[in-house]
Amino acid sequence: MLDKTYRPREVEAKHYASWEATGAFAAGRDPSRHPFTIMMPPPNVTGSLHMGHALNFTLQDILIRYARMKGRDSLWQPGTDHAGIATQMVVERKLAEDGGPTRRELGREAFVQRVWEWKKESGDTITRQLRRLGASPDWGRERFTMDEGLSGAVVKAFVDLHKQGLIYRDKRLVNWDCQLQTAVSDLEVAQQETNGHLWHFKYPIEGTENEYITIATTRPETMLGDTAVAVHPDDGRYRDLVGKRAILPIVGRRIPIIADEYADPEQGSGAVKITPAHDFNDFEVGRRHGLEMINVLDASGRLNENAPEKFLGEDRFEVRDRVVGEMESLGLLAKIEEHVHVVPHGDRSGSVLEPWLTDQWFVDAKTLAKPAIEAVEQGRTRFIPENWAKTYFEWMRNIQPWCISRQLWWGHRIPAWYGPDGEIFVEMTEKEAVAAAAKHYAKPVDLVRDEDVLDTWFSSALWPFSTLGWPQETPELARYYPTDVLVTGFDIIFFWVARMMMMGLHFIGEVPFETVYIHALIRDARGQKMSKSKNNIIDPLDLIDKFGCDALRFTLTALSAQGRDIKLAESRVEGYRNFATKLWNAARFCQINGCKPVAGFDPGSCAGAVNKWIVAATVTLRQKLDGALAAYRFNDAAGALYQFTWGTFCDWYVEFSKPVLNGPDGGPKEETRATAAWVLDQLLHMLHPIMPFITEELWEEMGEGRASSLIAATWPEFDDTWRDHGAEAEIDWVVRLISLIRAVRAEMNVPAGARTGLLLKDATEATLARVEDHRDIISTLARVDAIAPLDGPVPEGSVQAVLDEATLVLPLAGVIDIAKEKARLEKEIEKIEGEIRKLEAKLGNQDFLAKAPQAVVEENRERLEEAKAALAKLKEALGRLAAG
RNA sequence: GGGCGAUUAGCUCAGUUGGCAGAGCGUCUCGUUUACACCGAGAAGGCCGGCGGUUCGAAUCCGUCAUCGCCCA
Repeated sequence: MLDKTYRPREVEAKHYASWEATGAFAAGRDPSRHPFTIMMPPPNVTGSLHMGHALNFTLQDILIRYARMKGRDSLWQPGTDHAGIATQMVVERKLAEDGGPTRRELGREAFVQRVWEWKKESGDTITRQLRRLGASPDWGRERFTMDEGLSGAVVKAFVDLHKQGLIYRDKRLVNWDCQLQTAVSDLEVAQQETNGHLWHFKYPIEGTENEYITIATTRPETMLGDTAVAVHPDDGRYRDLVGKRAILPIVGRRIPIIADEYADPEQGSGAVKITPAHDFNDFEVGRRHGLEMINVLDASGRLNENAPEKFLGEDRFEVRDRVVGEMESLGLLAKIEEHVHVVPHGDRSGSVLEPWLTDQWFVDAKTLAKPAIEAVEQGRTRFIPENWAKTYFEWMRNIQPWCISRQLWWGHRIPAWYGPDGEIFVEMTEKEAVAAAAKHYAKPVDLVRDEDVLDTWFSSALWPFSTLGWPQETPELARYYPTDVLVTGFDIIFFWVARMMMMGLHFIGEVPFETVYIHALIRDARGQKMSKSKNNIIDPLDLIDKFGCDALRFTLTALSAQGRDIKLAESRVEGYRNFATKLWNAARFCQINGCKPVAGFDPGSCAGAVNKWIVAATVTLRQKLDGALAAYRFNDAAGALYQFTWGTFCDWYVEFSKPVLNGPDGGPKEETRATAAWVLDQLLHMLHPIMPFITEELWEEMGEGRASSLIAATWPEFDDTWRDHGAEAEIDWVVRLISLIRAVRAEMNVPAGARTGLLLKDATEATLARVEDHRDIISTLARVDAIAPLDGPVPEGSVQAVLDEATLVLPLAGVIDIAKEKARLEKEIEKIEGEIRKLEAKLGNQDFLAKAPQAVVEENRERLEEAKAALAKLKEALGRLAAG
C-alpha cells in the first residue's frame, strides 16, 4: 500500500542507480533504430549545478527520454569543459588561500599538474549533481575537452586551419587583461558604464609662445604614448594648425596635428589626442596616417621604458594621478569635467582591460562565418524561437577576427614552433615541426614552442564532432552527426553556437545540429539576476531536497515558455510538489480500489460512458503532448499533463468512478477498475519524460512483477477510433450539470451538507435519459436526490437555473431567500442580454455577413439562438418567482 | 547610437495562422463526503500600457508615443 505522501528522497537515488546499472541511458544498442542525438553543452569541469543548468538539462532530458520511448536510438552525449581562465583562476585562488606558492613560483609544469589534481578531485561534482537532477545521458561516452582524443582534434583543427590560411599570427591591438595577463576575445569584454572625468589638457604649439591646442581625455596616463593630435578636416577653428606640430607635455615629443574625420567637432574641444598603441580607434587613425605606435604599458599595466623614466614600473592608475598633477603644475590643465563613459572590464577578472599591442593568433572568422550564415538562411539549421536567428545573423555578419591565443597555462597548447629567426612552424607534433624546420633551413635547428594556449571556446566549437571521434572517421560520427537539436541559453549564441556552426560546416561539411532550441535565463522571483554577491542564488539541489526532483523539473518545464527570463519563486516549486502528491494519491486511490492493469485490456471496447469518456480524454492528451513536444512547447506539454491529471482524472473521473467502485461486483466495476488502471498507466508513460522518478516508482508499485522499467517502456500508441464522441458529449454535459448545480447552491448559500431534490422542466427525452443513466454520480457530486422531470408548476421557493433546453429546479422552500434568488436571476438575465446585444449587432452588420467566413457567421447565429432561448427561460423563471 | 524584446487579474505569466480573455499563486466564502488539507466546492478580480491605422472583426497585424529590460557599439 502506498503512503499518503510521496517521499522523493528515498525513491530518487534508488531508481537512478538502477537505470544507470541496467544501461538504460546507453545509445547504440539497436542499429536498426533511427538515431536521435543531443550534444550536452559541457559544463565547466570545476563548476557546480546552478538553476541555469537545471533548466537546460531538464529540457534536454525530457527530449531524450521522450525520443527513447518513441523508439529512437537516443544519444545524449555528456561531458565537461576545461574552462581555461575560470579553472586556472580557481586553482590560483586555492593556492593563495592555502598559503602555497604562486603560479609563477610553481612553474608551468607543476602548476598544470596541480590543476589536473584539482580536476580529479572536484571534476565529478557537476556530473554527480546532474545525476541528482535525473539527467540520463550516455555516461559511458563521457568526454572532457582536455582528454586525449579531444586534444588531438584541437591540434588537427588548428593545423588544418593554419595550412588553409584561416588561422594566422598578427600584431594587433587586443583586449588585454592586466590582472590575468592574457589577451581575451571581444566577447569576453564587459562594457561597464562608469563615472569618470574628462580632463582637458593644453598642448603647446611648436614655434609659438602662448598658443595651445586643447584636447580632452578620459585616460590621461596614455598621453605618454601620444603620437598625434587630430582635428576634423572641416573644423574651421583648427584649420591653420593642421600640419603644424604640438609639443607633448611631460614627454617633450613633437607630434603632428593631423586632420581626420575621427575627431568629432562636437566632442570636448573638437581636438583629440591620438595614442595608436592604446586605443582601438586611435589605432585605425594611426594606420591611416602612418603614425608611430608607442606602447607605454607592460603586461601588468605598469609603465614601461617607452614612458619617461620617472614613471617606469608605476601602475597605470597611479600614473594617471601623477600626469594630471604634473599637467596642473605646468599650467596645462584647462579643466576637469565629470564624465560618464563606458570602460571595458574583463568578464572573468573584473579588472579594467587595456587595448594592448601584442602578437596573437587569430581565426579568420569572416570566411568561416559565410557558410554558417547561409546554413541558417537556408533553414538547414533553424532556431526556436526563430527570432534568435536575427541575433545570430547580426553578429555573424559583423564578425571580427577571433583572437584565440591566451597567455594561460591551463588549456590546449598551441602547436606552433619558432625557428631562431622567428619563422613559424605549425605542425601536429614537435617531430613534424622539427622536420619542417630542418627542411626550411636546410639544416637541423632548435625550435621553441609557442607558450600560449587556445581559447577554451576553440575546443568547445569542435564538441559536436570531436566527441564522436573526429578526426577519425568513426561509425559514431557517421551515425550521430549532424545532431538533432542543441538546447542552450541565448547568452552563448555567439560564444558557442555560432562557432560550432562555423567549425562543423568547415570540417564535416554539414551543420552540427538541425535545430537550436534557445531557452530563457533564470532570475529570482523579483527578476534579479542570481549572483553570489546579491545572495539571491537559489540552489537547485536545495529545491530538490525540499520538494523533490520531479517537482523542480516540472516547474522548470511549465515555466519554460517565458520569453527571455524565468522569474523563479519557490512557491511555484511547492505548487508542483503538490501536483506530484496529487498524482501519488490518485494512484493510491486506484490501488485501494483494486485497479490493476489488466492484460489484453482494450480501451476501445469499454461499455460505460464514463470509461469511454476518460479513454477519449487520454487519447486527446497524447495528441496534445506529441504536438507540444514536437514544437518544443514544453510549457504546453506540462500544462496539458497538469490539466488532465488534476482537472480531468482526479477531479472528475475518480469521483465518477466512486459509486461504481463502491457498488456491487460485476461487469461495470471490473471495467472501471481496468480502465482506471489503464489510464493511470498511460499517464505515467506520458509524465515520465518530465517526472521520471515518481512515475518510475508508481509504475513499479502499480504493476506487480513487471519485467522492465518505465524508462525503457514504449510511448503510448493510441487509436483515434477509441474516441467516442457521443460519450464525450454526454459526460461533458454531466460535468456541466453538476458544476451548475454546485455554483447555484454555493451562491444561494445552501448548506454544503444539505441534499435537495432536482426537478427538470422542459427537458428532452435524451436529457432525461442522461440523467437517469448517471443518477448515481449526479446525486453524489451535486448533492441532489429525488431527481425527476417536472410537468406541473414550479414549487414555491425554488432555485432555478438553465442548462441548454432544460430548466433545473431545486425546490428549497424555506431554505433560501426569495429576494436573493430574484436578484441572482436578474443578474443572469442582464449578463445574457448584454451578450445578445453584442451578437445582434454583429449579425445585423451586412459587412460581417458578407465578408466573414460562413462558419464564423453560423457559429454566431447559433450562439445567438442559444442565448435567446436561455434568456426566455430565465425570464420565465423570474416571472414564476415574482408570481409566487 | 544600432539590434532584440516586454507591457494582459493583486503577483508571476500563457494566449501558434485575427473570430466568446486563460492558468498557477494570492484573496474571499463554504466544507474533514474513507485517494489526497501538499485537499475539495464555489466566488470575486481585466478599457489586454496610451493614441492612431488596417479589417466585417484586433490582446493578436501596422504606425507612433510612453515606461521597463537585455545584447552590441
